[in-house]
Amino acid sequence: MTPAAGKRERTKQANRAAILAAARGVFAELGYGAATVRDIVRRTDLASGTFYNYFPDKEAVFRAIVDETAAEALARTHVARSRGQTTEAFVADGFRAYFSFLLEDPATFELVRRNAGTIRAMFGGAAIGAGVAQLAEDLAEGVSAGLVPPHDTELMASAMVGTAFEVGVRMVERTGEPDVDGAVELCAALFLGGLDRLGR
Amino acid sequence: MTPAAGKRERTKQANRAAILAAARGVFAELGYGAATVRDIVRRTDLASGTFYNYFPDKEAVFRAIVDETAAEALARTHVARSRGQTTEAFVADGFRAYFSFLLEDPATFELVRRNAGTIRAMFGGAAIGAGVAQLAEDLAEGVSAGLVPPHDTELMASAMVGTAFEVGVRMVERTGEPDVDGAVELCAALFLGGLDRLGR
DNA sequence: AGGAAACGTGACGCCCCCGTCAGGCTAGCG
DNA sequence: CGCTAGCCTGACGGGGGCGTCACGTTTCCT
Repeated sequence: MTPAAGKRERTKQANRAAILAAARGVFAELGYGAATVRDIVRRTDLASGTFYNYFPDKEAVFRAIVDETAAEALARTHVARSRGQTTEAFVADGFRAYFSFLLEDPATFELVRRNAGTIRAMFGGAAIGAGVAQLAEDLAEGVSAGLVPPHDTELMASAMVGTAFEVGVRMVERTGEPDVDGAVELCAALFLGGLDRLGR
Repeated sequence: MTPAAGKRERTKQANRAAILAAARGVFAELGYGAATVRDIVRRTDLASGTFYNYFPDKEAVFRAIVDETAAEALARTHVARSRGQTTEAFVADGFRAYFSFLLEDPATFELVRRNAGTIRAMFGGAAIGAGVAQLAEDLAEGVSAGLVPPHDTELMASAMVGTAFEVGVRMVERTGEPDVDGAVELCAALFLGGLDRLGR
């Protein structure tokens, strides 16, 4: 990190980063279950033994990657949402932040898409759960602020997360330039209309 | 199938069924990637060699299972939707059928939840895609019939599928008796409100 | 400069999986 | 009843992953 760190330290950072990067690719392509430590090491200039100087096994790398990624995604959508002063902005900006994230970092998206089941099984509620929980909290705050009609915030959060994920996949899979605005518009309209109806 | 079939034939059906059942459990628990043919066989009274009289490899079993399951789920939700005469019924009945299916067959649900990423990677658009495609068609028909306002039916279908999946997971994970009605109500309100807003 | 500690290396032993196949058992037929 | 074809069996060779460790190299400190 510090630019003038000793060579020792710099190599360590580089190796760790190389392993994480390689692992991302492997997990995204093969899926966590089928991936092996060797698959990861092979995408690296390192020897197999070196891997174990950095992580005890493949689960540890996976956890490190997921932790990193979840923190990033969480922070982004949360910040985006908290800026909104109106219900419209609250909903639309959250979706926009998420979709932008997807497009900026397709490798991560692929990783999550491929391993969502494993992540759920391994973190059981945390990680994906954290995203939902965070959103549920944001929704609850929205309710207090009068931006959002009262309802089951937890289920609502699940609905939003599920929608965002699936629509995001679709958006990316479509040929041609991804239509973020179209996706945001649809999702926003959906939930604004839905919240409205739930308020009655 | 025919009750008075020869013993030879009956054993064959039984073995095939045993392998499929065991495989469901293994894939649900370990995930497709980490599962091995031996894991499957071990949950069976059969010898390892016997497996290969029925399926060439684990991918083949997996495909058989997914095909079966997808056809079932597809038929169910489609039938449920096509009975609806009003927009309300169209939307609510679809969700209800799906949630009921989840609760009736938790093992299958677990299987899908754990391996959604693999299914997507392996069938790439078919299977899960088929569900979305079918729904998109149903929606398009709804548009023709004036039940549903015109919009991007494909993205809309994705949103509904994503919502159903994620809300379903949440519903099942909650402690106590699963509240199907609550989930259906929320999803239905959401999409009815959303469709309404999109219509404007 | 010189020595020690830290780290990279890749071969090694152990384990398990894969798909096959020769041998044994039995259902079904004449 | 006896024979044959078809299925079940489990051992087997080949392959490959796992985590370790003794050795060589490099960095850093004095």
